[in-house]
Amino acid sequence: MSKKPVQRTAPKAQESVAITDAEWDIMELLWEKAPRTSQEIVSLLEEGREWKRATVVTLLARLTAKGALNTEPQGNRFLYTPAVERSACVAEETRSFLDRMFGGALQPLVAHVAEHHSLSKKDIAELKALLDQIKPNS
Amino acid sequence: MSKKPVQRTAPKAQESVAITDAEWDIMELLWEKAPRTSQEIVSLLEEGREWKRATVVTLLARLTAKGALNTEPQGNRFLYTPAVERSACVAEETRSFLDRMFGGALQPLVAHVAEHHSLSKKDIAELKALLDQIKPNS
DNA sequence: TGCTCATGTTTACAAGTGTAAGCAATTACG
DNA sequence: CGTAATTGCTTACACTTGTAAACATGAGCA
Repeated sequence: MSKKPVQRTAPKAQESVAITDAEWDIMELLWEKAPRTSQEIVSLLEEGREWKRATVVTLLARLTAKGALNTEPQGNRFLYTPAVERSACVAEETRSFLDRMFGGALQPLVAHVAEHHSLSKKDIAELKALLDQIKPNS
Repeated sequence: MSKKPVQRTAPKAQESVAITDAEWDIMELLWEKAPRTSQEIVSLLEEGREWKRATVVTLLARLTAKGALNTEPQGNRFLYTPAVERSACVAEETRSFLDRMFGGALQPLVAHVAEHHSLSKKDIAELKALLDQIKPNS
């Protein structure tokens, strides 16, 4: 009885997966360009992060298992593709960060950054320009 | 040989302690008002978070051990006080969040929030007013 | 067809975290 | 003064996360 690469894609989750720090590095690569083979990802990360192949592969498996990646069998290997959008993940992280740190509002964060991380004149100008372009929702 | 409550305050760390999610809840209470006894904190959190006394006490101990809290013995109990400022912790979290999600810059975050979480006309006005008050550093 | 290489799977393991029971000692109360 | 209640300390345990070795199997080449 032969055994093709097993499709282990998650239960079905597609919305809002929790991505850990290490996993994030892999997702970034795939958000930037997909699909990719594990080989590509491994070689990119063996340098940048000094991870062993096994480490990268484990993370790919975990991401697939939790539904953050889709895999398409190709011979005995997979092509990996993000199953969640970067902006959705960022939105989730942002939401929880704002809630926890600043009661969910943006203003206090901006005030905080201005005070503690400092903004240049140029930053301020850019932000103002940005605000002018935003169309108010709600 | 009698045994007074042991002073287990951290090595000396005072700057930049990593505070976990659960611990954060305790710190909030102490940043809001300090010093407090464990009793106070326990009763506040038994409701809000449905934590058992033991849980709260463990977290207090961990926070003390890592230098996030100072303790002042009082009979057989302690008075707990934050050893780190909230704004310093927030600053650290903010820095790492901005780095990871938005390359360290504020503008993309604001843009993101505008798009994904939406801002009211009033929010935008407030932000503009805020920017006008900021004195550019650097 | 046999062997080596690449690739995914299983197992591992330490540190960190959430959550808490149980013990010891001290204080408070009858 | 003796007993109950309070409070901190020790220990525990499962789950997550970072990091990876060992293993099995299919693919490609000799």
